[in-house]
Amino acid sequence: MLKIETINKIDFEKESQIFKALANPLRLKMVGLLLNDECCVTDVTNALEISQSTSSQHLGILKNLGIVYPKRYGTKACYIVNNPEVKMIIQILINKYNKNE
Amino acid sequence: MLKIETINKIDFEKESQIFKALANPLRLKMVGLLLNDECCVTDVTNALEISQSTSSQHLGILKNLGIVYPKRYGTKACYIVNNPEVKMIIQILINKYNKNE
DNA sequence: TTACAACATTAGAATATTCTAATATTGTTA
DNA sequence: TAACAATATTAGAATATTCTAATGTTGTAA
Repeated sequence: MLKIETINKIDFEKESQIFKALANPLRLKMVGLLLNDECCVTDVTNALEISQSTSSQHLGILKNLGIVYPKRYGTKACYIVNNPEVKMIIQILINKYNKNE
Repeated sequence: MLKIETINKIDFEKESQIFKALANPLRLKMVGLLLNDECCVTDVTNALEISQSTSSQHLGILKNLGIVYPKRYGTKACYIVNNPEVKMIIQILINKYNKNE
């Protein structure tokens, strides 16, 4: 049985923001794509078949919430997931869909 | 290194719905409250200090997504979390905020 | 320095979410 | 059955999200 203090330590306001970031199918795909491999905006744009602006805006949301961060190579911005909790959460999904392997 | 097929098995459209459910501070608190103990609508309403209608509507959203389910006792509806992935996700948050114990 | 490629930003229309207020439904008890 | 308690549902206003289209910024190479 969990103690109420254990639950109440959680900053629900802040954590719900993280879930809001994952609450969009495009952003969730991006997080899957960038989980272990960095990928530049153009490649994300092509992989998800969306516009450059949409891609950049969604990556910006993920960046501002500390879920991904960019490395710069000339004009390129290559993003990768750098949030341990989000990595664990995606791993839960991976396990859910890959049980029988 | 993850294989692309491993990631692509995930139903991002469906899973983003789960995150949308958790993307609201009130609903996230509800999930914390109902993680291991069932609790009726009135008690949720009082615990979160919100209106009965708001409480019922948010619980309805969590119910429709298969995150909580109600047991009926007379006129009472007592909800509890019954989604293993969501339980694991909340556990990640609990661990994050209770590292030094 | 000019031209281009890559990325970021902005404005705004379309859509979705979330609350309040009011009302409906259902089970229990007098 | 009538009254009540508990919960659910509805309508709609306020707010937030998400896309497109256009434009701005920055680094590189001719």
